[in-house]
Amino acid sequence: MTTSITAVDVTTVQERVYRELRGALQQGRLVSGQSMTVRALARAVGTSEMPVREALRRLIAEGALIQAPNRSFQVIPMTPDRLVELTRVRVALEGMAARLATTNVDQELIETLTRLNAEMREAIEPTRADDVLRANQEFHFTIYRAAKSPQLLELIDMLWLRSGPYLADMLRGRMDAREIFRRGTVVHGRLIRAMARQDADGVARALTLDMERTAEFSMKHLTATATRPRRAAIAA
Amino acid sequence: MTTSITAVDVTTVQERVYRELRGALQQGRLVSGQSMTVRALARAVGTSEMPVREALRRLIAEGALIQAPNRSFQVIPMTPDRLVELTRVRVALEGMAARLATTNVDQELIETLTRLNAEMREAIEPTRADDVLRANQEFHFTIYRAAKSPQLLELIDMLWLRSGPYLADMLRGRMDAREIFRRGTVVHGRLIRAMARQDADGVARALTLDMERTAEFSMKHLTATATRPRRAAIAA
DNA sequence: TGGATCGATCTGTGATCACACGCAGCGGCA
DNA sequence: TGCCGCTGCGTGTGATCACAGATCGATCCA
Repeated sequence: MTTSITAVDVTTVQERVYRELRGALQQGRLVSGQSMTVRALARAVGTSEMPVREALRRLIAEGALIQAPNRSFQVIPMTPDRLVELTRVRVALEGMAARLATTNVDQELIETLTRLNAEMREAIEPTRADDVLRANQEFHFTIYRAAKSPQLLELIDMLWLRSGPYLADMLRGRMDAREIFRRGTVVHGRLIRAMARQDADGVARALTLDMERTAEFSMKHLTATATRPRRAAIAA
Repeated sequence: MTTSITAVDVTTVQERVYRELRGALQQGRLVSGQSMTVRALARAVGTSEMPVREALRRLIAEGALIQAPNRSFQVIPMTPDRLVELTRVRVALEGMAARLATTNVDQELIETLTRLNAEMREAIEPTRADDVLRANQEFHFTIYRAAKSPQLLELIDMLWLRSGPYLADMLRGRMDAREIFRRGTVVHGRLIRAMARQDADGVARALTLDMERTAEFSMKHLTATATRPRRAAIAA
């Protein structure tokens, strides 16, 4: 489903905890700024503290979590500055990946993208937030995988993990976020057509537009809810 | 000295081990492909296994190490494909950082860069490899820090950690690598002048040239020593 | 004498225990 | 009655122990 950063052949407990937390972050079940403790997570997943610690350490290294000084672990809070930076880097890297992908276009890729975009469109109106986000992510990563550059894919994956929690939380909170995703599917269509004719510039242009629109909307939402403290339940 | 990715206020043992391993990687004391065990490292640094495991987990998450299936940890071996990918991404990100830095130029920055470039030049002829690499890295990161973008800096830092071990090892192994660094100092001079007149294009151009020359040389070295097995002593 | 098999050892992984420390809540003192 | 200090408690961190499995070497048999 999602791309794995450092795959381990045998499925270990630490790996399972890591994926669980990662999924929770991507689906917005762990919101920006939320804190958690090692012991609570260990109890929640039914293991000892050790695998949890290693999983948290990985997520910290990937920039998805931070460790407050002598305090518990928490999801990195999103700030306007951070959003600007993330968007800037993402535009560069994802644009590069999309350009590379145009050299590896085949019929199956176009069909997959078309199908995923349709799935996303159909999930918007009923506001099935999880499905929208999943289809959107799968759409983008289908392109990035087609770039056939593991290093690049890994970095992009890391950046999505950093902005994912906030994005997911935002989609849940605001009904008008649907408008952004609806317009996203239109841009996606333009992207697919550019991809079909292997138009690197066109693909990059559509992708950039997609990202910057989302970022612009996120920024408005972010400044509107800037100081609102969040305290969600620890669900894992 | 070097930029830290995820700083923790209180210096913990795990943090110390992490920095030690990181330094060993950057200085080439741990060469590409070398394997290590948790217990051996723990003995070497005089601690228990636990801090070592967490430090290794971090480095794996950062893409500096990998874990062979059911085997020990090892430094990711450099391959031609990997080198091409890393260079491509680095050109994009470091170029972006350098462009951003041109908007934050001041007299101190120019002086620092000039000094570091001189230090590097003076360390080449006596082949003080460590000093050359340190000055070179400090030169580059002085620029990247001036971009004032933590996210960008963090990613660049990660990429240097991935290519550092191989670079350091190469400089040690080949005397003619000095020629590359000597030419590098010339390009650095051009870069400094472009930086002084806030010429973003000029800075990016010089930087790209610097990186691609090094990559080209590395590629020759890599294909020449492709299948040579390395087995260095575990020094930590 | 050569090859196959068995076992000892080493390795990563997970669990449990011990400890220092920060924080909050309660009680004592002025 | 209000303020200050102390003491549990929870928390992250590190050490130690237990276990499964893979690897490599030695020994034994044909």
